[in-house]
Order: sequence, then structure tokens, then C-alpha cells
Amino acid sequence: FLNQENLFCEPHKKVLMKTPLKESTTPNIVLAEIQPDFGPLTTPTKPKEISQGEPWTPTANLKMLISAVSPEIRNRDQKRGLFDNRSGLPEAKDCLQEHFSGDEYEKSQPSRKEKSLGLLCHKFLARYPNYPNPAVNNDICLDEVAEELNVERRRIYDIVNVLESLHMVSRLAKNRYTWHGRHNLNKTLGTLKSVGEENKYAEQIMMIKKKEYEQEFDFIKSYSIEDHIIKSNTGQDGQPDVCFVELPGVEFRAASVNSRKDKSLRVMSQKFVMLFLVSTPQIVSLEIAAKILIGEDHVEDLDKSKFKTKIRRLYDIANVLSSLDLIKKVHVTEERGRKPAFKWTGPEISPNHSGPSPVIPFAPSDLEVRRSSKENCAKNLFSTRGKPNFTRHPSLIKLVKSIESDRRKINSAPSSPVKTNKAESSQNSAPFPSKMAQLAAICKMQLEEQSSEPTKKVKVQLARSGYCKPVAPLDTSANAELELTAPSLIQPLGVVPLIPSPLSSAVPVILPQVPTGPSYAIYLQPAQAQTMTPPQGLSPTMCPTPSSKATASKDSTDVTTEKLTNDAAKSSASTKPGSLLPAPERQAAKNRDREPAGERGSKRAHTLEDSGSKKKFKEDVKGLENVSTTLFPSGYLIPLTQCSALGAESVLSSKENSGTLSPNHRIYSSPIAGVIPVTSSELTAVNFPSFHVTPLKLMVSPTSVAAVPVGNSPALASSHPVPIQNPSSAIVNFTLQHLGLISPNVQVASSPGPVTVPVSPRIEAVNVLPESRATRYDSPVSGQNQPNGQSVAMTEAQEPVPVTPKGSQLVAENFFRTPGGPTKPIGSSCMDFDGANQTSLGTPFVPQRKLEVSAEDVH
DNA sequence: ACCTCCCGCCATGCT
DNA sequence: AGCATGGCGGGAGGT
Repeated sequence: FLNQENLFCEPHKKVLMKTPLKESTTPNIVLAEIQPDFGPLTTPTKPKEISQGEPWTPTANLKMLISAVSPEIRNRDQKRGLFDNRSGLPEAKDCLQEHFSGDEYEKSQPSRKEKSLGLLCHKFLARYPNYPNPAVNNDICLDEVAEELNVERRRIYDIVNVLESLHMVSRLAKNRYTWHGRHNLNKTLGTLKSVGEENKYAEQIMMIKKKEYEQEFDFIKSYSIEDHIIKSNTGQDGQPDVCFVELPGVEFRAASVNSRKDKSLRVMSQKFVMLFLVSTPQIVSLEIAAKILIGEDHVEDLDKSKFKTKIRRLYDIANVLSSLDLIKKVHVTEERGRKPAFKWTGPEISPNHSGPSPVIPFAPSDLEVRRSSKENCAKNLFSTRGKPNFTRHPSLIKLVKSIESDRRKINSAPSSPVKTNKAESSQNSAPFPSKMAQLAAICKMQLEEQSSEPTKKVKVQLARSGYCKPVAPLDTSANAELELTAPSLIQPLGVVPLIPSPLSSAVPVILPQVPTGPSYAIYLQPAQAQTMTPPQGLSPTMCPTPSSKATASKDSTDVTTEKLTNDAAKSSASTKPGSLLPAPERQAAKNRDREPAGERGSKRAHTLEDSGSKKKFKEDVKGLENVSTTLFPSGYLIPLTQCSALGAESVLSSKENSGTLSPNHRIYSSPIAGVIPVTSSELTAVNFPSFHVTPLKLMVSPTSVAAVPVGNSPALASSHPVPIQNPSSAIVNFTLQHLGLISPNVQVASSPGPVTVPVSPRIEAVNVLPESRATRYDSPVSGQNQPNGQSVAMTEAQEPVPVTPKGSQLVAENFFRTPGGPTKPIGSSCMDFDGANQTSLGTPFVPQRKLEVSAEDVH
């Protein structure tokens, strides 16, 4: 252990590491001070970076930095760049300047650029390996970094906050963060994507674009629709938006923890990333991003100042993301003019649970993740609820204690982020772990079963999941739909159905297909894509837009401009997702809530509304809580799901470690057991902190959602004066339904063969490779596993746990279902508890489908 | 003149 | 009270 650290840390860290950046300047002082104090602990990693390969020398660093910098800057700076980079330290600069500057240039002084957050971030990133060896201590001392980089701490916060939003770092304690590098990145992005889908960001983007273009005329319609969507989003989705998305693996404090966190740069960063992941062109203009991010509350009347502030923040975030090579600056030329925008240059990711991302993380290493997951669960639970009133089984308690010990490391930090009661959390956490273990065990079993038949797995899983069942019953078309439905269910996004993503989420393979989907394919934006669903007439209309595709970047914009087609379709789509089902749902919810869970579910499906209302949600929650309490300590479904997810992950990871499962298997399996649950859990987690409501979303099946929105939309429309809606409302609803249905169908058609396997595996493969690289540096998987005593211990512990858990069985089942039901997980979990849900679900869906069909017919 | 966004005041929260 | 965080927006550098 120590040896490893030494290997990793010693060489570069103290000496080299610091040297590179600062050498020229004052570093000595810093080094001296820092090293002694933190020595091994703080400094941890850094030099390792793989990419560089070169030993750390100032020049090397400079080169890296320069290269890293955007081309433009690069070119310019390169000339002076050397100076600048070195200059990182003022003193050095001064010296240089004096020497050189005598002549002309004194630029060497830190120009603004030199102080840019992007450059700073590069420096920061240069200190740590992309794929750190978990075994080594990767602690980051903010003070130290600030000194070394010679910047105010405030700047470091900016960087760290963004990194944290990607789970590339996690906070250990007061001034300390742990560097995770990109191990979790894919997973995180997957989660963010799924959340983004949930939030209907794609739709929102489309709406905004539409507005812009349409404002001139149809805007009325669009507005009405948009408004609805937005509002809906705000209401329901807004919640999720507000929350910080916690990844299963990553530990962090819930957004709820800090009041600020809601607004936090972290959240903005996540949302911003979501926009990229969700939007088809993957190009997001700052304007749109700002509108959406702000807009959640009141899109339409944005304060100018607010808008400006948002833009400022987005620049900050964008700089960091650019440094991570996740995005690059571009300009989108639209009718109106040229807008600053950013293009996603990061990895393509399938929705969270879907294959690759999750898999990768697990495989490589993510001990921390596991830990964090546990912690997260605990945290979430606690955070959400003031206190855990869980009744715990002794066994659970034991588990908890063990876990706590593990956690301790993390939490040990004096001020662990989570402020809530650590003790409590830890205690609470205990149950989860056990649960998780159980879940994991279950998942494993499922996975194994499924693994045997990857392709079939999905279906099987679906079938297993209570939710799935419901789906199947729904229609004859069901088979195809099953897949569809499943995905929809899986993703809270369900709403999303409009977009392919949901499907993809359901089945990893699907996603890729969807996008590729012949019909829409092209550059259409999400909205268009959605419209696409109604391939028939619409697609042609859409086609024009595609023509725009000539310019890829423009496509998106152009597309938006065209909006043409299907306002209705779009609107429908938008409505679906966003739909939040406000009033109607609530009503329905009320009725339903009282009803038995099973009934509820059915009703929900029926009404579709269920998902929407917060009230319902709460009610449901209450009911669930009761149930849950009885079932197991943790009251909330969400946590459980998370746990389940975690468990699944852990399982997966373990498998990976063992090598029993092939990547493919993992993928598939993950979707079934782990994946779905995970995503759901993640989603839930996100939503959870801020609002109970979120769960509602989960609860609702996508189809149901779609249906609901429709209903809602009219209502909403009524509230708003929306002329269009009157005529269109029905249509819209139908269209929406269609969208949801269609998309699935489409996918189905295309997917049938390919659906399951092909794509996802590829992705995984891709992802895996990188990771493998990363690992190599640090010390690959084996190293990871071993290194962290903690993480390792955790895993091991977890595995055993499953067995031990006594009460676990019940829990397990619950969890199980969760995962399965899970597609949508969280809600599902709740539903599961209800028990009846499964059957109920089936019933509800049926009606929807019928509706959908009708809608289709209409088309 | 607009785009970027650095800088640091000061609120917020925890210790 | 003191310190760590980080929201926020003025206003300056860049183009």
C-alpha cells in the first residue's frame, strides 16, 4: 500500500509535481511548506498523467497547457506562451519580463488570458492523472493547490465545483477533495444524460429555439406549448433540476445540504452538461443554456441581469469543461446572428444505466464509487428526511458499523460536506449497505441469468420487473413495445420517449440506433427527432431542415428555425415530458393515493397523471414510507433504489473483477438488473434531495406520462390562453402519445435485431479501453481493487452482506423489483412496495396504449 | 461595442 | 468570531 503510494506519489508529487508548474518561480517556498505538512497525504498524485508521458518539466507542462488551450489561444500564446505558462508564478514572470521585457514585451505579465480559468484549470488538471490509482491517496488540498497554482482560492473553488459536478473529485473534508479523475466520468455523464432526458431538456431547447424563430408568428402556439412545458418542468422537473445530480458512485453532499448548493455552480454545470448530452447536435449556445438554466423558474421573463450573471457563470463552467476537453467553443450562426456556443467534444454516452458508462466505471475501479454510493444513499435518505427513523435489524447495524468505518475515511474529514449527522447517516447507511449487498446479490443472480442471453436479457428483465409485465399486457404490439415500454419505464424520462434516448436508456443498443434512426436521423434536433417519430408525413417536412444539415452546426439552429413541422408534435413532445401533470394529476393522485398501491398504479397508468402531482407524490411517499418502514429501515424508496443501484454496481464491479462477466454481459445485465435501477436511483437521488415530488416522476411510466401531459396540456392551455391548444390539444395529446409510442415503435422496427447487443457493446468497448489505459498508469484494475483497502473492503463486505442480510430478503425483493420495475426505478420502487403496482401498472398502461394507438391511427 | 470573464466583495454556513 | 464556501456582478481586457 505504502509502496504504491510512494511509487505514485513520491516521485512526482513532492518534487516533480510542484516543480513543473512553479519551478521557475517561488515554488520552493510553497513546496517546502506544503510538502512537509501534507507530504504524502495532500499532494497525492499528480504527475502521473498518462498523456504527458514526459517527465514533468516546466516546459512539458507548458506545452501541455498550451496544447490544451484552445487552438486560437494556443497559436497566439504559443509565441509568448512559454513565458506565460511559466509565469504561472508572478515572480517568475517578473523576472522573465525584466529580462526580456526590457525591450518591448512586458506582456509576460499575467495577462488576463494567463489568468484565465481555463488555463488555470489546465494547470490544475495537469497535476492529476486522468485515471488515478485508487490505491494511492489522491487527496487534494485546496489551499495547497491554490498556492501552487498561485491563485486565489476562490478560483480553485470554481474549478473544483465543476469537477465535482462531474464527480471527478469529491469532497473529503474541509479543504480537501479527493481526485477521482475520469474513472467515473462516463458513468456520470450517462447519469446526467438520463436526467437531462428526464428534464426534457431536449424539448426545452427545442422550445426555446422555436420561440426564437417562431416568435414572429406561430409563436402563440409555440409559446403556449412552451409555457406549458416550461411550467411543467418547473413544477415537477424543476425540482430535479434544482437538485444536484448525485451519481451512484460518487459521494457528495446532497444539494439540499447546503442551501446554496441548489444554485451552486455544480448544479449549473451538471445542467449545462445535460444540455449537451441531450441535444442532438450537441451544440449548445450560451444563450439557450442560460435561458434553460434560469428559465426553469420563469423562462419568459428573464431578468437581464440575471441572464448576464448566468452567462458569466456559464463561461466559467465552459472554461473548465473545455479544459477537460468535453466541449469546445464554437459559434452558431443563426438567422439572427452569431452566437457563442459550445460543442460537445466529450465521449458519446448512452443514457446512464445503459451500458457502457456504468460498466466502465465499475470495471476499472471505482471503489470509491461504491463507497460513495453507500454514503450517498445514506446521505440522500438522511438529507431528504431529517432523520432516519429507520428501524434497523441488528445485522444491518453491524453492517452499518463496518460501513461506517469505511466511510470514516471519507467523512473523517472534519467538515465533511454532508453535514447532516454523519453519525446518523452512517448508521442509516448501514442498513443500506446490507440492502445493497442484497440487491447486489440479487442483481448478480439476475445478471447471471440474463448474462446467459444478453439479447434476451433485456426483455427478460423487463418481464421480470413488475413494470415490464404491465407493459407487456398492454398491447399486442407489446412485444416491440415491451422494449419501448421498458425503457420508458426505466427512465423517469419516460417523458422523453419523444426522444430516442429513453429507449436507448432502456436498451443500450437502442439508443445508438435511435439517433441513427433512418427516418429522422439527420441533424434534426431532438424536437425534430421527436417529430420524426411520426415518420410518415413529418419526416418529409423535417427533411427540409436536414438540408440545413449542410452545416452541421447550423443544423441545429436551422432546424429550430424550421420548426416547421410539427409544432403540434413538438408541443406534444414537450408537453409530455414537461408535463407535469400538475393539476389534473394531483386530483387523480389524490384519489389514487388513497387507493391501494396496486390500484394506484393502475389508475395512474390510466390517468397517467399519477406521476405529476407533488401532492400525490407525498401521499404516495407517505404510504410508501409506511410500507418501507415495515419492510426495511430506510423509509424512502429513493435511497433504496440507490442502494439497489449501488448493489448492482457493486455486483457488476465484482463480476468484472472476477472477470466472470464479459463486458457485454455486464452491459446487458446492467440494463436489466443494475442498469435500470441505477439510473432510476440516480435520478431519484437527484430529485430526491430537493423534492419529494421527484419520486412521482419516477412513479409515472413514460407512457403514462405522455398520456398525462396531453391531458394536462389542455388543462394548462386552458389556464393559458392558448388558442391553438383548443384545436390541437387533442391532437397534441395524441401526438405526444404517438411520440412516446412511436419512438418506441420506430426503435422496435429498427431495433429488433440489433436492438440489444450491437451498439452497447461497442460503446462499452470504447469506454473500457480508455479506462484500461488509465488503469495502467496507476496500476490497473487489480491495483485499484487492491489498493484501496477501503474500497476493496467495501466490495467484499457488500458481497457477503447479501448473504447475511436477514431481513434482506424482503428488502431484496423490494430492491429487486425496484431495479426491475425500475426501469423507472425509484418510483417503481415505491410502487413495488405497494405490491399491487405491478398488476396495476399493467392495467393502466393498457388504456394508454390504446390511446396511443388511436393517436397513431390518427396520424 | 460586444464578448469574455477576472476579481474579489460579501453573504452563507459551519465550526 | 473565524473560517471555508461560493453567489454574484462590476468592470476591465480582448477582439
